[in-house]
Amino acid sequence: MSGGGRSIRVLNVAEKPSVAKSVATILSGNQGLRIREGRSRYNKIFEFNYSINGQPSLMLLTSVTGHLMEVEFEDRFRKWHSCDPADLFHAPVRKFVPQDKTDIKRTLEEEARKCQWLVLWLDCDREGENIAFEVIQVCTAVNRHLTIKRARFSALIDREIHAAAQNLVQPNKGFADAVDARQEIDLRIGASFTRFQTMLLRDAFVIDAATDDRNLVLSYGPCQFPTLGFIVERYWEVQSYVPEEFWTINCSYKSDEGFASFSWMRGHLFDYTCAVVVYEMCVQEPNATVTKVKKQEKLKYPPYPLNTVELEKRASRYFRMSSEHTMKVAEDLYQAGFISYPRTETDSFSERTNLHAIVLEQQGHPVWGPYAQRLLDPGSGLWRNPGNGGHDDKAHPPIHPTKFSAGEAGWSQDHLRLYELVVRHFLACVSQPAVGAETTVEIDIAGELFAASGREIIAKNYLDVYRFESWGGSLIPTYVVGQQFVPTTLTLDSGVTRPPPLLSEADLLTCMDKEGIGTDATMHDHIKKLLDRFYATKDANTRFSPTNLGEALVMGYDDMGYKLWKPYLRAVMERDMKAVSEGAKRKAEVLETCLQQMKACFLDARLNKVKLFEAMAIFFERSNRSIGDEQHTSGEVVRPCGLCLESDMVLRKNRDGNFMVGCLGFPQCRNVVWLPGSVSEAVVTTNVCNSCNPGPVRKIQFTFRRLEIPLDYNSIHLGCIGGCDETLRELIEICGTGSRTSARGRATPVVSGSVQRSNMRQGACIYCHQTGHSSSGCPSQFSGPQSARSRGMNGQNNNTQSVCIYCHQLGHSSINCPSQSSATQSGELSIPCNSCGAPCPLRTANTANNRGRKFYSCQLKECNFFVWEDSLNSGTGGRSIRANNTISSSNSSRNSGGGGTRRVARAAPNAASVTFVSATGDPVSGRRCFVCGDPAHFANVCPNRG
DNA sequence: GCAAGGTC
Repeated sequence: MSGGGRSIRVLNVAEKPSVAKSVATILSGNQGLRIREGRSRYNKIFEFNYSINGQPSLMLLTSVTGHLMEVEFEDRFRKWHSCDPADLFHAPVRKFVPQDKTDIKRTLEEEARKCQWLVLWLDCDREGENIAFEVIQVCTAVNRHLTIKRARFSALIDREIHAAAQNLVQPNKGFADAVDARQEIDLRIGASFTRFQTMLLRDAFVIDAATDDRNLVLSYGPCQFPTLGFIVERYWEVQSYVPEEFWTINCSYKSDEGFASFSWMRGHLFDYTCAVVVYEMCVQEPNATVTKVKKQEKLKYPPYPLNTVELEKRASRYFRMSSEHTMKVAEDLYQAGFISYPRTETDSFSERTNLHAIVLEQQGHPVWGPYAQRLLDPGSGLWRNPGNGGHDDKAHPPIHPTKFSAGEAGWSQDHLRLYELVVRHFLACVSQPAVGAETTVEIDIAGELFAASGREIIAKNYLDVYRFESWGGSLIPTYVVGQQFVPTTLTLDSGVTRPPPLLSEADLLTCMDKEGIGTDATMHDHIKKLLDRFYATKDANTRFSPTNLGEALVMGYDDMGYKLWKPYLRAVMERDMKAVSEGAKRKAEVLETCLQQMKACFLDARLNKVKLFEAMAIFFERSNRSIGDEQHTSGEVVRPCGLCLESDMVLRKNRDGNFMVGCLGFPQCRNVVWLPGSVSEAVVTTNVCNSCNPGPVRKIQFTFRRLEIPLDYNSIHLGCIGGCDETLRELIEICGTGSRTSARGRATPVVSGSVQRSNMRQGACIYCHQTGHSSSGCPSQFSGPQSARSRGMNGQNNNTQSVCIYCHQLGHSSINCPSQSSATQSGELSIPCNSCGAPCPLRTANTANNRGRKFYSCQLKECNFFVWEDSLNSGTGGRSIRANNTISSSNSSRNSGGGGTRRVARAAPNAASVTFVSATGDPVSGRRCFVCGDPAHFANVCPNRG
């Protein structure tokens, strides 16, 4: 059937086959819907008649499968040794349809030729908009007269889809541009750093990863490295953790009515003497008086509707499934029609979703069917409209069951589990919260307050079906205000603080989600990549540790002062992408700025590669294979170095095959002359230049690649690198140098002596933007950034700094950027440290919860004294910072854990746990001072208290 | 042999 009459042919393209099918079914009302094959076996073509704003149309609806195109370097830059990795920041890239997508491209071309309109039904996000423009490019290449329209829809439901078809808009170039920029930046950064660090380190060390070293790729990526950074950072936190002993008073009371355990409302004290003094007061007057009884109803709410990250986190927590495996299983269930689309950010249901129908389907299940029935019974009062998690990707609903199953023949245990999780989660979402009655009792013993609480679950509600969650609690006896009793036990107990645990897979996903690393569809890929690259390992409890290789790489960059392993770079990129999508910045502008900074960062990292070597050397043996590092191979002497005046400069060839003349004093002296990239051979001769100083400067016989130099230059040339050689200088201008400068010669050749002065095309210093000196010799750069890692090495030899990657300003290193600081220092106000006596400057917090709040913190790195200014004023005093300490509940020996020397020095013997038993023991006789052990006095008057 | 993003 053809359009006929005034009917037009409209080519509609969706992002994936499933959406094409849904849209076709909805628009056609399932009437007269025809399906035919396209060139690709996955992407069918649906045909039906439809009227767009009264315009009769023959609709052809097909799909792509995600991106139709890829970005790659032009062929001559694709081989690893084809160019200096630094050139990849400017090497030409192209966007093309890869081989495995050509069948889809052909379908689009064939259909587009016969159509008048092209309507884009891609997902309504930035990537979708970019794919839309890929489709436009392919279709308009064969039919320039196409009218282009964009359908905007937020859910695959009738009203939305019809409304989208009747209100077609124009595609948004800003969104697509943002993705183009992101793709190009990711490619350039990833490829350059990956090639650089792989070629630098792989052959230089014996890396005992479970693969052939030669095949090992030490990849760098703007998502994988911050993910590794999260793991390493927590690992370092655990490694450097110093356990600290604390003291607490516990009290219990057992009567005919039952048992209650009271805990000290001060929590715990790190000062043994203080704890003992208070404890003695309690022991002397052990009578407890009930001061407060509070009863209240507490609700425990069901989770929000399920999105991808939550699905991955919960499957990891409940079943210990890896996020990657979870997504594979979820994809299977989705393909077979049992669950909805598994890659979604959305955690709230549209009002128009028929939630009852989804529950209805589950009524027949032998295990949770009865619960589904209760939900649908209005008399049960169990139903509740689901909560709104606040995220909506406007493309997909939360993950929910779409077809009933009591288990299928081909399902593995994990398919069963995941389907069960999706169903139970959905049923929980539409259920009432659990209801509990909580009782809190406070007692006073000698002026010290203690509290006990109990909980009784009144209605389990959603917990009946969501077996993965529980709500613990026990009952306590009834107390009344004013009631008095003598505790059954009153103990002074010690414990030690413990480090936070290593990151679990769920923790890692939380970090990534919070910092915007990856997308819901790719986060599991980044985690898997770390395992595949031998950067990290996962233990049986799904906890991640870095491998030596992962730790060494992060340590190396950290020692350089670069936070390439932190999420900030991605965050800055994301902000720029947003600016492009909103039209606030142009794509070209963002690309240029970002790549320029990253290139400066790359060059600087390369200058500081000794840091990477040092970090690797901590963990790995040096290899006797060729080390592949141009600074470590010796060469023939060309001249004495005019910069350090100590060492000779020698001719060398780096791994990329490019020639340079570098100072043997590296890394102390970084003087180097890069030679034209077109040199194929260079030999030092005995011929000495008559004019260049300091001499003697021996001339070099160059052979240039004929095709890479202009015709009027000889391919053989006896040249001088001292600065007098016009020909050499011209060829550097024309061809660029082989390394550290782009082919267009825009970056900074690092030259010395008269070459430096005579080379008018020399780029500006990357630090101060002046000409006349090399970047590595910039006078503004001699106070280097310090290591950010608390257990890190010192910052020797770190005398470089570049444009700050965060605020784009000069004058400070990235790690000292005020925009990134967790706190800013104000004025000269300071107080002496309570702990060590050093000054504690007044600072202003910049964290989410305490922004603007003032605090003092000790300036000594080793000392962690910290106090809020307002708590000082209110007299509550200071304490040491301890992040995420968890408290051991068991008693322990005073000397365990190795922490808290200050307290150990004052410790009394055998004081690990002091017990007063009111029913049997004599509370006074046999007692002695807990500080010095003297029975003649109590600790509060002990002369040895210090 | 390199990234991250779609999706099959």
